[in-house]
Amino acid sequence: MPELPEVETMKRGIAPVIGSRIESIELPRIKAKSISISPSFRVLKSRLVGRVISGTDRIGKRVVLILDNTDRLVFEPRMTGLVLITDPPTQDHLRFVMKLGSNQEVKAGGESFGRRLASSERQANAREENAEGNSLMYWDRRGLGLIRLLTNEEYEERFYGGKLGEDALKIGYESFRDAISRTRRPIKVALLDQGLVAGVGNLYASEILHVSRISPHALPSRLTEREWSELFAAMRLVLSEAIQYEGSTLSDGTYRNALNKEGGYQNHHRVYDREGERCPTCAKSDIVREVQAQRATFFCPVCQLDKANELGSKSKSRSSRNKKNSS
DNA sequence: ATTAATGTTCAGAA
DNA sequence: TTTCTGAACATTAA
Repeated sequence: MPELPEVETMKRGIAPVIGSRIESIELPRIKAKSISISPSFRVLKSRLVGRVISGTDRIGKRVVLILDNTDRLVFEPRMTGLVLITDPPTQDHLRFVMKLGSNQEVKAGGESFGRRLASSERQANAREENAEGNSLMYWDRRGLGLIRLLTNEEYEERFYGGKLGEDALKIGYESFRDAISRTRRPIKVALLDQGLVAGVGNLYASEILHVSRISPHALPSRLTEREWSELFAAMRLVLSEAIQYEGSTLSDGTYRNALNKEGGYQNHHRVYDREGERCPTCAKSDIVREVQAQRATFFCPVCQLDKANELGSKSKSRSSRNKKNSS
C-alpha cells in the first residue's frame, strides 16, 4: 500500500505533466461511491481549469501538484489510491481525471499494451480516450483516499504546522532520534506515527527494524546510541532500495506506478509477508508474524531479540510457542 | 453466504 | 497529555 517509496515512485512517474495546462477536470461516472474531494468538485473546476502545473512534490505519503499560482493539489492515496498518467488497472474505480493540454508533441504511436487491450471493447475505448488525451488520473479501488486543493498558506499550515513529522528521507539523525524518542510506545508503533516522522508505513517499518536488528517491541527510551544509528541508517537504506525497485506490489496486485506497472521490491522483502521462512540475516529462526497495535508485524525473534523487554513483557497468550532457550 | 482481514488517517474516547 | 479504538470503504480469502 502506498508508503513513501510507492508515493515517491508515483511522483517521479508523473513528471511529464509538469508544464502542462489543465484543460478540464472530470468525475468519471462509476458505480462506486465517490471519494472525498475538497473543496467541492465545482470549486476545484473553477480554480484548476486554465492553470499550469509548475511542479510536483511529495510530502510523506502524499503526491502534490504545484500550480502556477502556488496553489497545491494534494493526492492522498491512503490504502489503494494511485496517481497515473496512463490507463488505470480498471475503469470502474477511476475516481478523477484531469485533461491536460500537451506541452510538447506526444507521439501517438507507442501502444505497448496489446495483450490487455484485447479484453473488452468498451474498456479499450475508454482507455484510448485517456491515453491519447494526455491526462492525469486518480484511481482508487477502496476509495479511502482523498484529493484536496489548498492555497500555499493552507498547505504550509496543514503539513508544516507541526502536525506532520519531517519526511523520512529528509530528516537528519539528531531530529530523527529526538522525534521518535518523544513517545513511550514501542518502536514499531512509533515509526508508524506520521506526526513524528512522515513516510514510513506498516510494511517498511517491519523491514527497517529487521535490517537494524531491533525488536518491534523495543522501547525508544531504551535504545542505545548504536541502535539509534543503525535504525536511522536502515531506514534510509530500505526506503532508497525500495525506491530503486519502484515500490512493492503486494499479493493483491493493487499498487502500480504512474504507468500502471508493478513495483519489484516485494521480491526483496526480508520479513514482510514471509511468515515461516528462514530469517535471511541469522538463519537461526523462522520469521514470525504477530499483531501489534492491530497491525501485522513481521520479525525474527532471534536476531531482533528484545533483551531489555524479554522478562517484563506483557505479552498475552504465548502458548503456541515453547522455546526452551537458556536464559 | 457470512465473516475476517487488509493499512492509512482522523475523530473521539479512555 | 498521550495513547487507544473505531470508522471510512471495497475486495478477497476463509
